[in-house]
Amino acid sequence: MDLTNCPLFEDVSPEEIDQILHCFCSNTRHLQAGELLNCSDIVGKIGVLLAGEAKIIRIDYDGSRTLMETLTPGSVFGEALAFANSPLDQMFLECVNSCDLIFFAYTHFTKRCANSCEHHNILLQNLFRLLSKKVLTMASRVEVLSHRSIRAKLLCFFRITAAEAKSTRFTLPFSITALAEYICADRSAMMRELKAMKEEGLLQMDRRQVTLLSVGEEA
Amino acid sequence: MDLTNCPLFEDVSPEEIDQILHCFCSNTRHLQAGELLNCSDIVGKIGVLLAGEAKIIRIDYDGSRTLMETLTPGSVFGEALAFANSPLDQMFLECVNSCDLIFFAYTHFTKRCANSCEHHNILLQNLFRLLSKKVLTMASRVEVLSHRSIRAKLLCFFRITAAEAKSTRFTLPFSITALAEYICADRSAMMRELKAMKEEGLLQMDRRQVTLLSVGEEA
DNA sequence: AAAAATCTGTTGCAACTGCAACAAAAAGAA
DNA sequence: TTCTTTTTGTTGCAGTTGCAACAGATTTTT
Repeated sequence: MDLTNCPLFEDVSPEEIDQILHCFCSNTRHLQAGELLNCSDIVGKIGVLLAGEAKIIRIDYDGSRTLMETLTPGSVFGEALAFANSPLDQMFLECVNSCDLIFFAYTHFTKRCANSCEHHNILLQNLFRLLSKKVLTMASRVEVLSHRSIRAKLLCFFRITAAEAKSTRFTLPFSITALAEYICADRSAMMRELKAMKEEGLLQMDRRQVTLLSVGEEA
Repeated sequence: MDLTNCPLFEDVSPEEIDQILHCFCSNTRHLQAGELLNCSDIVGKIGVLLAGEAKIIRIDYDGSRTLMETLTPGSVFGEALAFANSPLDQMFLECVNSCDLIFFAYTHFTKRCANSCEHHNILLQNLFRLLSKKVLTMASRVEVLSHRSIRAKLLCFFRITAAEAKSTRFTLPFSITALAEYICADRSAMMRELKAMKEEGLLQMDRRQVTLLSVGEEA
């Protein structure tokens, strides 16, 4: 129940947050571990994960799952910040464990309120910052996915991660199984490719610890 | 040379635009048809295409090209609105024909100026709207690319396009060759798949005119 | 501590995809 | 109109990938 360390409310005092919760028609929900929330049910809203851990995933016609993002307490989500407009019914919020959520109507952020409170400007700026970050995150994802082979996707992802870590040695931000979902490839095929890459001396890997060895060769 | 119909300057009068051009340190450039502009040369800037036609593409190590977006007069581009932070040197603006461009420092938009002019707020809101749109565009792209097979990618793209057109009959927004670049697949392999899909009665296609026939089956 | 559920690692095989190399059609330029 | 360039359409072939089906290692739950 702590919104003070949510990036959406950065630079907003706890008193103002209380004020906002009244001003904006917000509502909270509690979901059980494993429960799914269809994103078409939260159109026009911005959600914040207050407690627990959740994922945004896509499950399409043939049942294949794609991990869109992982949410931790304070994470902000919603269609403008996350998913396409078209097949919202394929998007789900999946609770890893027991979760508390709060929702706000999107329009409260973009439109000035009648009393033109000062914190509206701050909120707008915060939302702006979140959006910029989101664009960069998605651009990275597109970059990874735009490669044609599993190997090229992996190398691209590893290079980006290494650049963020400012080191050729880094820890994967999620499990190997989730990595396969992230690069949208078959897990076993990815394992096979990872093995080959290790044997060719491109990288070392001990569980989630990765060390890139020869960076910058062919893709 | 007309910024009035650029979405970045929506709701800003021509007089104010003139003022802004002075206030913001802007500079213009002219590029020839076919000329490439490396995006690492325009870090921290927001560009607007004033005249001509251009593309944002990525060319990576092995020389394969990926179409990131197409720019028409009034289009706004720049790293926050377009491409990832990491390998900027792989990103290029490619002029289809002779182009005029104008660049602004990014910070002018996000930071309030000393005289806190009113139009700064409007610009911020405009940039916000552009960002939201960009997130949605990229989410669509991720959605398309997250499918594993060429067929699934095509169907996903066609469904999204059909949804936008509110009809199962629509015209491709770019050439078939560009479509292959968009879905990050080999062109000939894509042609082969399109042919198979036509034969299976999934769709009709006359050049860029597409008609989806059986929507909602398996992917 | 034992049992259940995940995650990691492997393999054979069929199917799909990328590559290379053409030919024909269409669009632009001279 | 003719020439040139770009786009579209095809095919064989080799290599990669997805699928299915396991087995062992970890982690979580009971």
